[in-house]
Amino acid sequence: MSRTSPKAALFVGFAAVARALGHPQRLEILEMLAQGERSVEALAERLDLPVANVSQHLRLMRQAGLLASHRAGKHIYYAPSDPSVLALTGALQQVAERNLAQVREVLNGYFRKRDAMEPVSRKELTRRIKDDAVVVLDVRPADEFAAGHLPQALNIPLKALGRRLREIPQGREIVAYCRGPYCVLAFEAVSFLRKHGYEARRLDGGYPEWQNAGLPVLQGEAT
Amino acid sequence: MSRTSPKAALFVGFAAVARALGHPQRLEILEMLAQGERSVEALAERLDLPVANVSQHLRLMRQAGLLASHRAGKHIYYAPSDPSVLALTGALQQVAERNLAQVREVLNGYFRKRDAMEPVSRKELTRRIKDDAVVVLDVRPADEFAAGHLPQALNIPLKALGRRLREIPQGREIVAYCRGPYCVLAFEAVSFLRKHGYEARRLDGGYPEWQNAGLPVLQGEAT
DNA sequence: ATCACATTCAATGTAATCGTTGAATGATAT
DNA sequence: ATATCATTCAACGATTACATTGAATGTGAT
Repeated sequence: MSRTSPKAALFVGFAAVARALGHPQRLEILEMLAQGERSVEALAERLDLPVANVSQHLRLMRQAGLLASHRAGKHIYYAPSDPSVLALTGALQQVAERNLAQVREVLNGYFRKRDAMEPVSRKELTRRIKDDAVVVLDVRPADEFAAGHLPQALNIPLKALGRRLREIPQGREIVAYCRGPYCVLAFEAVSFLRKHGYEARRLDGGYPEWQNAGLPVLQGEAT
Repeated sequence: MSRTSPKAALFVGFAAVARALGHPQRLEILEMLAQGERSVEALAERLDLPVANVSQHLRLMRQAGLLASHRAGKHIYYAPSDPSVLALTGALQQVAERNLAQVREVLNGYFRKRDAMEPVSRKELTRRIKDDAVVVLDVRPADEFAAGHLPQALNIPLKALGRRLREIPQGREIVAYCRGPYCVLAFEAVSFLRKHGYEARRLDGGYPEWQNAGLPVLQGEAT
């Protein structure tokens, strides 16, 4: 039996966590789960992947300590095991954003609007919610909204925005948000709303970042 | 030609960074480089690995944006490309520490002393250095000390501590540090010093953490 | 108990990663 | 130029990761 140094054992553990993050679809799963816990089936459907495949990815991430799961009836629900997991994905994204040319290109290209649409900070939004000076618009799908959302938020999924414009109260600026910094829904919502004469901006970060900052949320049921 | 969504392209980039961290020896290399830049050869010797192997790992991490390199004479020196890289490894370690049983076991076992030896915070050490109330002891190898160290630090590598005890001034508490939270040198130094009647404690975190906190350091030449 | 269903497991082929070897590159020194 | 040295590259087998398929497990409903 081989005797490995304690330090080496630690690094093997660290590497296992990193490897569990080393697959695009697993990162996508993690982004979904940051919105709130979900069943295997619901994830598979949302991401359009075979159930067995998603199950494998989930098992791997659970073994690496990234996810926790619990059973409720027939379904097994997965969620990030810890706020530190979101800190980790955030740090990962920041390194890539700062040092990977291919990532910076995409951000300066498709997400170029980042600069054009100066986002609203969480602090500012908190203040303006208190003053009742904004309409908070959640453009994620209904099930994600149901799992948890900002207080006073109105949910109109991006796909339905066109035919449900009349539901938006007039006279106040709209602040749209979705899943996070790399979710395009809020970008497109703001762009669409402006084209239709509304005054609209994007929240800096999405629902998970808001929640992780310790700000108030309304939580509901998972899918 | 296949048209991938911009978001998918981002996640591919993020995953590439994570994969580059997903190998124990690469994490060890990264820990070394956090002490200061080093040449391929110096790394290979220190880690006792074939040069070509280290070169491969370095190339991979450079392509993932984790490392930057520059040539000076015959040697090529590598270093973390950004402070965000250290933030990332820190986040990785925290997730593993909190959620991976195998990692917690090692920490509670071999590193159990963590609790027994209440470490000195950076803030406290800063204050006590100003009051000249401590001996700061750097127990890393001489070349790492040369690349950068705490102000007023005395360098006695752990291996030499036994025969160089007389160099340590009397009458003040000793605060020892080394490479970081998972480096055993400072633990063993404190243990050894106490056994020989000295009053000694460990700094919380090592040299990279001190430097990364924006505290003053003395920097020198790389190997 | 039997059935339906969600999830996981086992097995398979394919692709990617890893470490090693020896040759190629790029820079300095003579 | 030539020699020397540090580093990288190319190629090879060995191992591991991946997606898919179909069977097995475990739970709730009939």
